[in-house]
Amino acid sequence: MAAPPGRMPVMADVARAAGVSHQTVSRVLNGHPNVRAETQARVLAAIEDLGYRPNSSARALVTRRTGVIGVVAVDTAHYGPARTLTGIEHAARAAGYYLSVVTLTEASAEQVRDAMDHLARQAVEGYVVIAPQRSVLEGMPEWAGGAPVVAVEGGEARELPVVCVDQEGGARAAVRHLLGLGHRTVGHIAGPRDWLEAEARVAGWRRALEEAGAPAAEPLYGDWRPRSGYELARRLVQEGRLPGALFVANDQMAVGALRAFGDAGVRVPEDVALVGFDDVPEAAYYAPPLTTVAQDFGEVGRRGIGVLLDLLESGGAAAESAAREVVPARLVVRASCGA
Amino acid sequence: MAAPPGRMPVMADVARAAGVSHQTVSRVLNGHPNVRAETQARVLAAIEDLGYRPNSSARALVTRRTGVIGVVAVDTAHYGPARTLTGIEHAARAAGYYLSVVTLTEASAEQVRDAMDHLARQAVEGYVVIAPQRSVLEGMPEWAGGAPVVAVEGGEARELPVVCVDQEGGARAAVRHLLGLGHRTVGHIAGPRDWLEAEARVAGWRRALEEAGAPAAEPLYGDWRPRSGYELARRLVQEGRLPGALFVANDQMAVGALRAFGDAGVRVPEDVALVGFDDVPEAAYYAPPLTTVAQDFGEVGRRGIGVLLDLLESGGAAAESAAREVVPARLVVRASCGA
DNA sequence: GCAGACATTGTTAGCGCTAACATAGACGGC
DNA sequence: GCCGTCTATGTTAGCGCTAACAATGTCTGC
Repeated sequence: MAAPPGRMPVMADVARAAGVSHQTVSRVLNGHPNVRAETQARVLAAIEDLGYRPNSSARALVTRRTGVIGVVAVDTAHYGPARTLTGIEHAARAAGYYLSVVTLTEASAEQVRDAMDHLARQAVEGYVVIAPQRSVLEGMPEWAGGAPVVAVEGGEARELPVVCVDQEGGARAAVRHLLGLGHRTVGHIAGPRDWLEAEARVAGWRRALEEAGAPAAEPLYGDWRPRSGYELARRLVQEGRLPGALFVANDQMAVGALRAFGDAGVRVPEDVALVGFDDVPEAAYYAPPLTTVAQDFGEVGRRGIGVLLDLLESGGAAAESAAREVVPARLVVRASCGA
Repeated sequence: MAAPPGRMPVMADVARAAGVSHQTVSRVLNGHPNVRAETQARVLAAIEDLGYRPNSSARALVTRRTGVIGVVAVDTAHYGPARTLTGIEHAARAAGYYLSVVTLTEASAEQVRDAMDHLARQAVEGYVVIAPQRSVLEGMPEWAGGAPVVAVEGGEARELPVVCVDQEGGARAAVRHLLGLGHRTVGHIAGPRDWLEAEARVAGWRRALEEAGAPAAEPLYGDWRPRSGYELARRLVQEGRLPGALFVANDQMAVGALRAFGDAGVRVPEDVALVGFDDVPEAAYYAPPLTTVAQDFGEVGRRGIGVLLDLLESGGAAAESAAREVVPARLVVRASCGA
């Protein structure tokens, strides 16, 4: 690299060094045809030599494309959303886009609007919103200033392109598995009512019971955290309402439940068969190892970006169809369900 | 909002609507003094009316400031880095910056360089690198194209501004607590050798033992994952080398260890007192509840951005001092250590 | 009532890049 | 050998914004 003359080199400097016009440099940079191989080599050498870097702002100004995708994520210690974000990032970068991220402290429609506003100021070309909650989904415009929006993890959303995991199918598989083991019915500790995933898991649980003609008690609603799983499970035991099988809406609450059962002398799986959801890395090492439902978050992120890029390329024509991609969930059987 | 005439309104449109020059619009937008209140109101009304949004590329082109901070994160299911990222995001947004994120699939120096290159192309003003591993730290230039770099979670780094948790202090507190309970020595299951945090925890463990004049067996090295905790703990039991107290370098491996002990009929805390590290949300609900060391990741993120912004404002003058901020860790005593 | 300071607004000139058009030479067919 | 076509390159004109300077008024003190 040549020592810069006090400021960053610009295209004109490269042009001068290579003995061509700045336009030819631009052509080389953008892979235009009709540049002599020898000229191209000279330009590339000059670029290398000067340590030239194209100015993205100048390019964006004239092309009207920033190459940035905005992501709205929820600030959460939850396993899923965090993994989804990295899936999105990899897919976006592979496609040559930059990623601008905003996280929400609270899932209110207002915060979603603020977040998208922040991203709009940066002139992002499109949005991916990780929207596991109804309130997030509702705060979301469909086209934010002409830029397309894709919801991820946003259950059965509005007329909006959505990519999500088949929560209902996963829940159904879990409950059917428990019923198949001979349980008369299966109880349910659900996630918070506002969460679409929680709702879909309730629906899957209910559907599996209905299909089997099994009775369904009202589910108990927790908040995803271990504490609520602990308390709700303890309540079931104390009130003598503990079913022979229990489907808990996520692994964290399932851990809480395990603990409550341990404290109360209720054996898992002998006295109660337990199934969780998420397949966190620890799940296989709980006592007993937790049967659970695994989700492919990386795939969700990839498809989310895929749908967005399609929309971007088609100029929104594809939005008519309101793509709805469903990634399958997978039951992982371990000891906690008794087989 | 008035219907746009087919294209996004620009500053000149606002100026026309408000009956002023575009420069006056610019002044209003940038909060310059010397604009009559009445004029300002007219301009703001026109902006609102037209739904005008300043073009960030054009502004960046002339000011040479993009307002973007680049973050290099590691792609990981680990609890800490994910939380740190959201801490960084909140602090950056509060300061009026945008955040561009790149995640690494693998912590190699090459990937770090690629990531920073990607961000440089976007003309970020500064970098925050979440660098829990030595290889990440080493792949990191100090000033990337004139932009300052701050390492976060990067243990005892090079002459680079660093913000990290007092891993050594946390480990030391944990081990001292165990020794204080009457144990002759404390064993250690460590994290991977390449990880600075793992190294610091080993150092803290060793130091506490030395200070107490207690013997130190060689630590066993895991990979942070539950499985390795399980296998190493099992090995200790099988080989009859299990100490009365064990410090495990993170909660995930501690869960694996708990499971191994359960399988082998080793009681916690009666036969072995156990302490983990991280304080994941589940820790209080393991059987027995896990004594562990909590880290304030949000604070780490905030301080990381704080240091970077200082550097940005001072034009790097502050880099001389190579800031090194240490966030304290906190021992959380639960049942697994026996008191 | 007038100089000088100050407040308010307008005008001009780029920032670094790409798109569109202009130009000049090379080539091939008849 | 001349014209049309194609290839390789240069020239010009902005993209939308801010900084610098210029040009007005407005007010103060004496």
